Amino acid sequence: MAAIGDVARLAGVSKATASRALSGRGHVAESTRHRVEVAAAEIGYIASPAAASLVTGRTMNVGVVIPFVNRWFFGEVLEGIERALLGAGYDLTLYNVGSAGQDRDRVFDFFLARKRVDAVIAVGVDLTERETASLDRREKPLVSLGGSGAGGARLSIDDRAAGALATEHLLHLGHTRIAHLAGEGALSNPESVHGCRREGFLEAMAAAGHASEADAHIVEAEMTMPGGYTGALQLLGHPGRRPSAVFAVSDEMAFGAIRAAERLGLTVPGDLSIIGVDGHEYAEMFGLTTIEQYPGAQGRLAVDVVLHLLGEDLADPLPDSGAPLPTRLVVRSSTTAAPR
Amino acid sequence: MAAIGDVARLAGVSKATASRALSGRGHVAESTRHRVEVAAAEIGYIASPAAASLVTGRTMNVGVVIPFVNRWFFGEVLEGIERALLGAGYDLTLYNVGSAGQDRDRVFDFFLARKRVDAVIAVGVDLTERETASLDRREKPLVSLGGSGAGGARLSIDDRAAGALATEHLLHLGHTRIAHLAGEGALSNPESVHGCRREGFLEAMAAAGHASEADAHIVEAEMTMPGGYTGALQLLGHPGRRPSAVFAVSDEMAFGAIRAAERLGLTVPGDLSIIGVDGHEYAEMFGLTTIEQYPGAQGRLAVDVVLHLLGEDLADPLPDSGAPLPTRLVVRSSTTAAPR
DNA sequence: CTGCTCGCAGAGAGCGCTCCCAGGACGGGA
DNA sequence: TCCCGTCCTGGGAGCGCTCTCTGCGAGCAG
Repeated sequence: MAAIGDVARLAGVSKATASRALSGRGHVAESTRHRVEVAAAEIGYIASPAAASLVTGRTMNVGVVIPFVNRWFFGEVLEGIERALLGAGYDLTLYNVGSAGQDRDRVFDFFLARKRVDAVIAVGVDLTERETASLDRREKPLVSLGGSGAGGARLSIDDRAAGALATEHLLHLGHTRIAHLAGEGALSNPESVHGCRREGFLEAMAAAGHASEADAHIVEAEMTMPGGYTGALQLLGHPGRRPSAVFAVSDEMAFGAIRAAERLGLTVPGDLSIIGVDGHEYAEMFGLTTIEQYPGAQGRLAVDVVLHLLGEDLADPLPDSGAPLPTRLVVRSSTTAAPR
Repeated sequence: MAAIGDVARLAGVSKATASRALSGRGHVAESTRHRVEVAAAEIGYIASPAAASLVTGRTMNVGVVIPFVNRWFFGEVLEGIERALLGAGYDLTLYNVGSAGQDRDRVFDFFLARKRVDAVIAVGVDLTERETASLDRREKPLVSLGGSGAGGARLSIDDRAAGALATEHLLHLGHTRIAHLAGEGALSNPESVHGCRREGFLEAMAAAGHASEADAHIVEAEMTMPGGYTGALQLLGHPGRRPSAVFAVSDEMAFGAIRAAERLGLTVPGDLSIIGVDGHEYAEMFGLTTIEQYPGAQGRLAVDVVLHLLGEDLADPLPDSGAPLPTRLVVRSSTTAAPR
């Protein structure tokens, strides 16, 4: 209802001055600014972002493309992103896009290509060339966190190293028959997050001289607790060749594996050592040894990068990009020395 | 870059006609529409939502206020909302707002009050009067799903009935010493979701003549798996007066309780029956008896209501509002007859 | 033939803001 | 005294779209 013209009239200044006073851009005398602010408060003035966008070309809005909301890692990242964007005065527009499909095309072609967002953060999405090109053409900064695909700034942990580190932890404990609960598509898509972790597993096993063991002990399953549960049942179902340790590609799968082991009457870690990746909120309760990553911090970092690309001045400078994000091995009670 | 004027020129029509052809509003001859569409595709025309918003006053954007993304119920609701909004051509702006605090005020006063969203969906938020009034003043439709607070359309299951139903299930099985794992603030805020479920528990216990049992067996904890775990340890820690059944206010807490029971050497359901509420994705894996609700469908319904309030024509008419949303008791292997 | 309706297209205003440019006031150095 | 720089403010164009109003030609009843 109330427009900036009304504020200006009430304050006895021009629209231009009112705009300057309210937005903080340009020189305005302190007394004038105060008068304008009082006038604005008095009539309950609310700026129209649409009008501002129209002339500035900026929407103060960042699009976030994410395949799941309800998986711990993604939820944490999303929360981190949200908080950081809110703090910087940006809105977050959510696009929950799974694997390829018409929904996905619709998001990229219709929603993101439109001028609703200033930039895009893609979390755990394997972007196609067509998708990055589309954003590139619109000159929209792109930051991707995890997931593969060229173009834009890339942020991720070293998934290969994480897979190797987890495996080495088990090897150091004397395990040789180590199984891997992989994510779906780990084999067919080696560039993906779970593909890389699988490679790390294989490398570490090969380096220790257990390459042949490794190949036989990989099962792919959905990266959820039930996925880990059924995958583990498969892995542990043959009493003769049962592994003594399992490296699960995510903590949620590891939880399922713990439960599956117990269901089979195996004790953890007595009969079976289990390690995961993520640093899940529930890991402590399960006593799970894991490679922690910090999804909330990763989300906040992605926002820092995006703001930087948008030319916002940041309080703290960006850490050197290119370097993989930090991880940390946290040993709990789910892993122990191999039985002899 | 390319504006609608360029499209119009290329197609040999006026801006007005090009706008009509592209937006589908108003009469345009089929041949003309086609010519405009070809022209638009040729120069890669992309409409500016900001300009459209400026004149129509509609942003095609709905704000969603939600306290958690990483709790199953909320994640599911969010996914349901997202999908439905996307299908209707709306964007979803996410505000992840926890309990009261300056962040929360900022969202309501700055973000939501601004003209960025056409409507607001609040999920599981206990809105203050000030907050609803603020939206009301801006004439923004408000739909709230779960959570308390006056104003706007309200959608929710009958939480009191759900609590009673879960308790009655245990009573029918012959349990009398039934404990309740409640959510934080269930006692102090009886209007809240977990407050209502607690009341339902007490009512059912009182009706069965076990009121005194009930009072002594309520523990409040965070509505997460670790919360349920520690809460259950507390409940089960006194061997003398150990309950034979537990009603957990959410499935996630029930999972934690199952784990706690096993940790204490109790079998479920042999020594302890456990029931939850939610219909969590993992309930089947845990064999958990639960009162299912359908958060994804709830989210979609909230969107239907919002679109209706925004005057969009809906394919299916709204079900009669005011009626509580559906729930269903699903019996699995975590509950059985009380030991005698 | 007249007068009306109806389908379609064009002209142009105007949504609310920002920003460029111009100009006034004031002060200090030449 | 004059000129120039600095600080502040106002005028006004214009961002890209939608929508109302108007006009025109075709079809049709009287």
